[in-house]
Amino acid sequence: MERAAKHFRKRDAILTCLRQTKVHPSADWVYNQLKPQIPDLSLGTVYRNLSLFKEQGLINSLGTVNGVERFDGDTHSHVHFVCTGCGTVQDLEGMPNLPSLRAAAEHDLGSQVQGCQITFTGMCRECINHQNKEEAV
Amino acid sequence: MERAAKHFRKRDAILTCLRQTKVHPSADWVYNQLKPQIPDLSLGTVYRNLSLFKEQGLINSLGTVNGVERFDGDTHSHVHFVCTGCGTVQDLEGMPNLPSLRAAAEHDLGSQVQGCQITFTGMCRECINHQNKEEAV
DNA sequence: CTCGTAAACAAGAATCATTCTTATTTATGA
DNA sequence: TCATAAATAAGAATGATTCTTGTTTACGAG
Repeated sequence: MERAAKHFRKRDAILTCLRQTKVHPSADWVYNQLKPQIPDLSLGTVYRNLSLFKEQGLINSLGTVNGVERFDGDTHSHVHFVCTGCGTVQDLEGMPNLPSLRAAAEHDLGSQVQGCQITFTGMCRECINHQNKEEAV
Repeated sequence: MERAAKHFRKRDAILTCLRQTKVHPSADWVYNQLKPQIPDLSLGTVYRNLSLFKEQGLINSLGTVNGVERFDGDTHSHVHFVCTGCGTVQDLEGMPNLPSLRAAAEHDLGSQVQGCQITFTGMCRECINHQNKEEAV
């Protein structure tokens, strides 16, 4: 038998949810996503488990976008593009020189370096289009 | 006579304060720094002007550290190290390959890229020392 | 089986950084 | 002198996040 299947059902669901999506969600997004399947889920549980996963290194935080913290279930080293218009986050794959950048930081700081976060900001194509339409009117 | 010397005194003081420090301060830090010299300064004014400067590109935001937004009066392209223990931020100079990284992002995304933020996280030497002392006890 | 204990949790209160509202002051130009 | 607009203070409102309390659940020892 699975050990404690019911006891950890919510915790597992939160981690699985984060692992399966690419939207780099907020706590609230995860909550709304799972609520239909788990009607007695509470937002506090989502927050508690997300910060637990973060401590354990199972997930990463991207920092806040428009005042809301965003998470990433994909912990392999990669770069993000955040749209300042709609808050969408996308992964940028195949960026060059990440290892050498990190090596340079470690050279300066010794073994203190634990994490690295690289974020480009700007407007996504959709938001640019919306803007142009509005200006045309 | 200086035009509107008194009218913009607070705005100027806030920008000057940010330009002169290297601590990458929060709104609250700026407020407490200026309050002795400008007793009728209000925290709202600091927030309002910081977000104005940010819009105008006069300063940068580093995002939040421990739930508080941090600002940088130095807008030239550089990298940060944030201590997850005490929240201290330091600049990392002379990092290699920043231009090629940005070029790669622009290659992927076109002209959408407006900003780039590179942050390393970890424990600063002081916090590591404190930790070791506590563990020794 | 039946306590005792500890973890996971729901529900809602509390916190606190940030933003908003209102009224006041100041500069400017007709 | 008057009208107008920008800058501001003071404090209220907002909203994401954390904390508190009491309950449920799993599990091991007796």
